[in-house]
Amino acid sequence: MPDAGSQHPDAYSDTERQIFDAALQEFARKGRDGARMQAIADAADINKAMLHYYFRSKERLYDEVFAFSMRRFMAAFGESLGAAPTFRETLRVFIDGYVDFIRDNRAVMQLMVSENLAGGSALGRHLRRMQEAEHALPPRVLVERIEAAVDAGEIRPVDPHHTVLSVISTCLFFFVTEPTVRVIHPAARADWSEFVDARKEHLFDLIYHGLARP
Amino acid sequence: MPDAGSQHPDAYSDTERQIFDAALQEFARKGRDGARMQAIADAADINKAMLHYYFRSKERLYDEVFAFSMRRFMAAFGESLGAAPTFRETLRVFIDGYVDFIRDNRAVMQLMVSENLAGGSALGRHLRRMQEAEHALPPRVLVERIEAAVDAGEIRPVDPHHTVLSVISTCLFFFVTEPTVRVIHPAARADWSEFVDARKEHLFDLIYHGLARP
DNA sequence: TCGCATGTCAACCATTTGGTTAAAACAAAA
DNA sequence: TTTTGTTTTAACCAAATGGTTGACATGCGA
Repeated sequence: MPDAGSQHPDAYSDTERQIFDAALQEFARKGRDGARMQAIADAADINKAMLHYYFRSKERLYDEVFAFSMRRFMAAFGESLGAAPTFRETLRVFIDGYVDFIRDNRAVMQLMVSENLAGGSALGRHLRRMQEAEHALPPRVLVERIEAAVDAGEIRPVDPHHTVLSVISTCLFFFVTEPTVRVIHPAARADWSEFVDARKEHLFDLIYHGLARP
Repeated sequence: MPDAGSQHPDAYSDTERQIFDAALQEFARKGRDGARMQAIADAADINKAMLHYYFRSKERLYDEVFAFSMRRFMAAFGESLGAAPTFRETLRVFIDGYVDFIRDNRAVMQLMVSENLAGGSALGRHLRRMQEAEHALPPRVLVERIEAAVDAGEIRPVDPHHTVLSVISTCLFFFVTEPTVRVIHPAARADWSEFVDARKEHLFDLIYHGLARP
């Protein structure tokens, strides 16, 4: 499973990478405030002082991890969207690529969710900055594909914004609640990876039929 | 908006209720570890010592808040599911009721998500206990309705477990990521409540067409 | 070899955090 | 009024937490 776009900022040294990974994991699980610097240091197998040597403070460390993760998360939209002839194929490819991305980068998504739970102040700041810089956010590309498919009469006339939100919801939510899903869903408990693949099928089937012309 | 099932355990005094509410809010936003006892005390407008007078420790407070919230959350499935003649109506009523429940109890859902992010150890414990006691978890009722609708030929032959998970995903996820949605989605920014209602329509439309026979 | 920049660490510090205590209000029965 | 039990509070404490420091290592060009 090769990464599209590296896991860490390019200029990082080995130590910085270790710290970054450990911090991402810890922030993703415990949230900005719940995370413990000592826990990050332990997971990165370095002295706590190193954290402050490389990333001044907890706040700065969080900011760096969050900013990079958000760029990565946003970039995933475009990367998951190949050039397919039909909308049907476009949807299939997107679900496949996007779900794979989350499977390989669960912590990134957890961090995004965690920020939302906490009120999303950092998130709002970064989003607005992105919006100003690029004039529109990445999910836009998906919105446009759906608009085009509607215009071409390939699918029913649906609200593209709502539809995109629904697609993302279904692709992400079962990862968010993975522990619950593992307990409740027999198939997920037995083999998570297989379950994820089955879920791709189901999602495509459900959403495609939900959009297709009668 | 009347509550089906009270917001707090019945036997609570006024002070306990204040504490419970404040704790739920704080735990929902910051997570089990990120939450601060002082912040809960401040929000409940009481002395910090009262927290320990009524709920011994942070751990016990969290357990009590979590256990009650989870029962409430699970009960919402059944409560949102009226007795409708067709599956079409059943789906409509469920989405409507369930989304309303989350709108009125966002913190409860946030707490569930937060637990999942953190690994869901408390969640797993409680779920398993419920499973043993009741032989099946509440989402079961929805699964059964879908199975019945499939058997009756009212909808396409879909996997009911996957379908339920998809319905729940779409009903919950936009609440989970409300801060993000508010920034990205123009309509949500303007009037959230109206957006939620529009979303109910969209979700019903998308999912019903996704399930209906061609 | 020396000097200097970069990394690394144990020990330390100030503040915050969960939690306790002993005394004071308060209320209702005796 | 006295007594008895509950509720509330300010002051306090030990441990944990984010953050600092000064010494020590390591590599490398001069």
